[in-house]
Amino acid sequence: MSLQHALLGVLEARPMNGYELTRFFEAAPRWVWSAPQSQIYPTLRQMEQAGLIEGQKEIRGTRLSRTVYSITERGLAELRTWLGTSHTPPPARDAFFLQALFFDMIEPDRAASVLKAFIAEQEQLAAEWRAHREALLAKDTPLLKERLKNRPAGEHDRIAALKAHVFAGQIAVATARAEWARESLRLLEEPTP
Amino acid sequence: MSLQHALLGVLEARPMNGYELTRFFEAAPRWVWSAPQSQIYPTLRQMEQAGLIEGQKEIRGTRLSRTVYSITERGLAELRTWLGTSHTPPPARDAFFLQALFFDMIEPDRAASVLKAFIAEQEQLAAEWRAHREALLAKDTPLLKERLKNRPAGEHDRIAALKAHVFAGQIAVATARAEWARESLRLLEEPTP
DNA sequence: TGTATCATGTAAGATGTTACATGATTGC
DNA sequence: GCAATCATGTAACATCTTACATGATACA
Repeated sequence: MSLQHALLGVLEARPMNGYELTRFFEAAPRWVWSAPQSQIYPTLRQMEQAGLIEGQKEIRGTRLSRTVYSITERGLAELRTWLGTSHTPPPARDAFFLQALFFDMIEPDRAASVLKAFIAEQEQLAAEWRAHREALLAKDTPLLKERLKNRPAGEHDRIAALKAHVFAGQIAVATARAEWARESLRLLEEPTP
Repeated sequence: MSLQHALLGVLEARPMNGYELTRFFEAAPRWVWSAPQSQIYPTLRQMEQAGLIEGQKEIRGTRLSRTVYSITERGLAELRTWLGTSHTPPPARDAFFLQALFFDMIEPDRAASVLKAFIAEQEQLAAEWRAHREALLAKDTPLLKERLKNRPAGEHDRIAALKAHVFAGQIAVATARAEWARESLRLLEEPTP
C-alpha cells in the first residue's frame, strides 16, 4: 500500500496527472520511493475508485487529454492516519548483504571488485541525496515550493528542516554502508597467517 | 532471483529439506533474507528442475516422506558466478523514510510516538544481530559448524570473521537509523520561534 | 517534416503475502 | 490419547518488472 501513500503525499503538494507523477517516481536522483509508469496509472484509477483522489479530465489542443488528480478529504485523512501509525518493519531482504555473506566462497579479488562497485554506488547515492537535502534546506525544489504555498510562513523553516532531515537519514545509511564495505575490503586483504 | 541464491548459500553448508529451510527463513532472529513457507517449496522444485539442487526422497517411519535437497555442481557454479558479479541496486523503496517525509503533516506527538517505536525496533534488531555476530565469531552457530567441516582448518577464522562482519554491517545500519530517529525527535520538539 | 516530449494504456510474468489444508510422527 | 512438532502442499491476491503499443502536440 505504500505506493498509494507515496502518491497521496505527492498529490498533497499539488494536483498532478499520471505523466508528471511518472516522471517524479522514475526520476534519476533517487527519492524515497520509486515506481514504474506501468504501476502508476492503474494505481491512480484504483485510488480514485476508493475516493482517495479525484480526477479532472482536461483537453490540451484538440484531442490530447489528460487526467489531473487531486487529493480528497478522504485521501488526506487516510494519509494522516497512516503517517501517525507504527507499521511492522518489512522482512529482512537485502540482496547485497546476502551476497557479502558468501564472499568466502569466491576469490578475494572478485569479492573486492564487487565491494568497490558497491562503494562507488553508495557514494553516488549519498551525493545525490546530499544535493537534494541542500535544495530542500534552501526551499528550492519545485514540489516543496508548491507545498509551502498552503502553509503558514512561520512554519516554512521547520517543514523544510524536517524534510531535509529525511535525506540526512538516507545519507547516513549510505555512508554507513560504504564505510562497512571499506572495512570489508581490509578484511579480505588481510594475509592469512 | 535472490531467494534462489539465498537457498543455494544455505544448502552449500549441508543438505536440507523444505521444513528445515522454512524454519531457517522464517526464524525470529532475523537473517539477511526471509521468505515464507509458501514460497520455499515451489522454489525448491523450480531449482531442482533447473538442476541447481538435487532432491533425495527419504521416508521417516512408514509414510512420512521428506525430500532432502543438496546443491549440485551446477548450483555451486551459479552461486559463485552470482557472488562475483555486481548487481544493479534495487530501486529506492523505504516505507519508513516515506512516512517520515510527511511528519510535518501530523501532530508532533504522533510523529514522536512513531519515531520512538522505530528506535525500539531498530535497537531490538541490532541486539539480535549483535548476538548472531558474536555467535559467528565464536564459530558457534549450527550452520557455520556444518559449513566449516568442508573447509581447511586454517581458513576457519577468516571465514567466521567475514560472515560476522556482514552482521556488523547490519548493526551499523540499524544503529545509524536509530541515531537518525533520535535526531528527528529533537527536531520535532524544537520550539518554533 | 521529423524529433522530442506529452499522455495513457495493457499484458505477461516474477515475486511476495496471507490463509487454508492435510496428514504423520514423537513423546508425554 | 493428545499435543507439539515434522512435513508438504495449494489458492487467491497484491505487488513489482519488463516490454510493448498508440497517438497527440510543440517546436525546430
